[in-house]
Amino acid sequence: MNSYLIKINNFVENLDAETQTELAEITVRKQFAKGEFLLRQDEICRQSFFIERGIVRKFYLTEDGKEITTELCFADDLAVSFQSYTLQTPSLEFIQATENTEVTVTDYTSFQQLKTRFPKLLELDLMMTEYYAMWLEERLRRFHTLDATKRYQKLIAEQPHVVRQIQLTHIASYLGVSLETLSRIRAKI
Amino acid sequence: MNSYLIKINNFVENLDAETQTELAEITVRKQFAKGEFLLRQDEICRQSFFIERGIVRKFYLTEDGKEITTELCFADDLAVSFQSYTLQTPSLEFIQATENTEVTVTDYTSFQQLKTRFPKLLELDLMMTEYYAMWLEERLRRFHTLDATKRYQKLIAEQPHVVRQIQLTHIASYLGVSLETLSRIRAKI
DNA sequence: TTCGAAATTTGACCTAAGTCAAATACATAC
DNA sequence: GTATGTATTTGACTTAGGTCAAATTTCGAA
Repeated sequence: MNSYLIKINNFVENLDAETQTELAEITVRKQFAKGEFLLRQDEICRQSFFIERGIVRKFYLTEDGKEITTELCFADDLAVSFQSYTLQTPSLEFIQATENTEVTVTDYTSFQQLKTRFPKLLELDLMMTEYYAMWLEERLRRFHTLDATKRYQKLIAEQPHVVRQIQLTHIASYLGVSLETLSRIRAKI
Repeated sequence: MNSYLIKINNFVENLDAETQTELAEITVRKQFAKGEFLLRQDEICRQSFFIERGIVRKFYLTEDGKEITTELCFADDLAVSFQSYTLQTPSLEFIQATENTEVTVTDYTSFQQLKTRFPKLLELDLMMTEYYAMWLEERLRRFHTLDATKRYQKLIAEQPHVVRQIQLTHIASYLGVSLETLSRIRAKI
């Protein structure tokens, strides 16, 4: 499934010049300092953020104010509040830079319009959405088949940088365990 | 988010005649008796199944042979093993009719080809994939924010027919609880 | 309609992970 | 370097939900 990302990258690189030019025209570089929000709850996600450098975290708040991290995005990842972006409705999630971060911002409306003129972009959008859906399926499967320890082990095996660069609190909520339990898992291994 | 389904239906109904005709040509009606498999693990999902009548269940097996139900599909739902369909790789999931079921089968390859000729179908594919991704997000969120009782209550509130038509074992694994716990939840309410 | 198998419920007990509270360890600013 | 706030660890205890086993209930086929 990860090879699908490679396919997507190839696809982007092989876009014809005109499409690439037009695409470049609706994007803009932007910086976010550590701690800054790219998007807050209740705002509409009117842009997508392609991470060039840095780290970004998606999370939402439970009724009792606990933060649940839904995704950790690094260089080359695309960060959006998916439901908010797709439906153009208020976001349930926050998107926050956990490091100084540089992103390429693409405007939702401009991209929608561009897709009508360049079906290749429609295809691209589909591929990215497919990738996200498969990623979600995998995440769901892990919650059902792995206990807390194994989820953590898989994470460090696949993304060792996460553990080095992300706060334990955020890793814990990303893995669906309490901070204390995660700490004990680490002590044990 | 549910209104998105309505949008998708409208979209299909408003497809131009040619697209509709061509689409009809690559589909075929099929019946499955209760208990029959539309797809088995390790097979490649080379068709999508639009449920006309009946019920279909997607599930996979854990290491220790336990069934995990991932989705319950009723009339007007589309059933595919998403990862297998998208990547055309062996499926991790089974798709099984839990009632006598009638489906409209669409061939993967034919649909891929049709999409290149009719960008409207590309758009349709995108919308359906977006819907599925949002559905997965919602499912994931519920596991993180609701306890077993509340997940069950939400299910009966939203899809009361599920409880009437689906075996408790399947509902339990769909909700991520043991059969016994679900039975106790029902006794309690 | 009755038998046997499958589905569901109930009971007793167990365990992974959560909660609350306190103790360290780590940063960062001064 | 030292203070102060933040992150992490450790300890004691609780709990939601799991497991295993047995008792019912339901249902389909003969």
